[in-house]
Amino acid sequence: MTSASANQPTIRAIPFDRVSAAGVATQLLTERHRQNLAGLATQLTVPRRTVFYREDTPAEWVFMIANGVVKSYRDLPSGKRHIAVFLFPGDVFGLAENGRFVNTTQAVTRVTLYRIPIDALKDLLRRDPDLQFRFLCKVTHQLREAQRHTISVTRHTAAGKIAMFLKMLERDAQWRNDASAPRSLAVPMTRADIADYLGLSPEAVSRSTSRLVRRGILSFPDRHHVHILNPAELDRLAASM
Amino acid sequence: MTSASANQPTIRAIPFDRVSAAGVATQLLTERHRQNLAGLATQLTVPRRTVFYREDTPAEWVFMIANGVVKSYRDLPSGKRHIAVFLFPGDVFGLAENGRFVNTTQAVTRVTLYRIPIDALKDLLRRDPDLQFRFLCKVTHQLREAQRHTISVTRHTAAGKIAMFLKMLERDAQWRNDASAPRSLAVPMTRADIADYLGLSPEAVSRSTSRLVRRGILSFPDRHHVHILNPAELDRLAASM
DNA sequence: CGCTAGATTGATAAAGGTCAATCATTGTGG
DNA sequence: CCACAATGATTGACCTTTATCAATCTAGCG
Repeated sequence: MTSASANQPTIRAIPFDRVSAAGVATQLLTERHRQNLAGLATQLTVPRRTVFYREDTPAEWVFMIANGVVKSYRDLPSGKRHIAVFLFPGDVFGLAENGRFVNTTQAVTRVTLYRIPIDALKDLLRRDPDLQFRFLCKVTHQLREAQRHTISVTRHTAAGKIAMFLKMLERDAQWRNDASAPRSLAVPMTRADIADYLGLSPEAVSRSTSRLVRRGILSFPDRHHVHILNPAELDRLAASM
Repeated sequence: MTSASANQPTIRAIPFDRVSAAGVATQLLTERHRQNLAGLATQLTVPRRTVFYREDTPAEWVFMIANGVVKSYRDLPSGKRHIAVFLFPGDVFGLAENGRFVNTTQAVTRVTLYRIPIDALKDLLRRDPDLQFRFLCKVTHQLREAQRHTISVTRHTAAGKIAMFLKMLERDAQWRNDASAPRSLAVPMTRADIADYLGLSPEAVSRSTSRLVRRGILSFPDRHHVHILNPAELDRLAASM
């Protein structure tokens, strides 16, 4: 807590070109970058369910997550909710279009984050091309993740979607060097959130997870933690179809 | 053709913060930017089906489309093909991860594009923060499009997916100031491509388009052109569910 | 003018959405 | 500290929709 670096903004992503350990995201910022960002940022800690902003409102800030999980979603005309992405520590959100936020964002857990005025960030990026390049890497990385997400929801079996969802959680846990991963994962979001993320009904999520438990592939110590008992079979499900 | 600007790289996107006409993408580059990029670029024209690069190969270039349509896809373990995105004039592709291309890209039509060595582009971006910022806007914009794509494939009815696909084509045609849009659209890709993009079987694409034709919402002068006879009903389909 | 890739249409079976009821868990107030 | 309320999760029955397999048709191209 007294260490400066523990309390400064962080970005994690797989770099554009540097060859790091296969598929492992790394901290993209130097100490200097983090200090510059910290100078602009306000650190906030908020309880779960806090809404950071709503879609189509004027965009004034960019956020960087230090701790906790955020969901970014849109409510569709049909009344359904589509979760575009779950955001984790090291992720950036609030990048706008035409000066307005595109999605609504809400805390899934208690969240600690850095809030930076968008104009100040823009100025800093223009003055520091190297820092800006790292942001470019980050957004590119989020684009890849979005494409992977699309592949998940294109799967035609609910089990395949859930397998890909769990692999996403696993990837994230490993990036955070979570010691218990990949055997044990935290699942902070509700079943309904997972359904909205995967384009399933909550019932289908329930049924599929139950079936995976019955088949001995997963177990749930409680609703927000999962043990992966048979990783090979889970991989097979994620890959097949 | 003799005009310099007609033969220089272009990027189209909805800017980060500038307030342009609602939802209209604009040319992001100044004349100077375009000249700088043109200095680094090789202009190529290739026939349809040309593969620009394959997934997981070392990334050496970035491409900017001047004319034509490109598909970016991955072949999944199941043997199915997932098209991540269709790319149009003004789009950039080839942004890598860990020094390797993520998807395979192939020309859907005859394509004219600019090919830029990735190192040269990186140097230019570091020297020109303003240009880099425009690339950041572009990638952010592509991230939005990817999220919209995910919403399309989350739709549970084939008709809804196809309606959203057509609205994507419409958006693109309008950005290119295509005079015939939105009443008449070019559909350069095959039915199988559309199926791979939307997560449907080719048969389902056929059946749904046939039904939309029978209902008087669409008509197909030929397989690669569509008339939108009832835009209101198409919007309703795209929105519902 | 024939060949071949692409597109369409038909029949069948599997999977998830929906509606409805029950169960569990978390949180609150007495 | 306990009881109850409210939200979230699960399970069941039924129905709609699309994937799949197979056959036929069309159009572009040599």
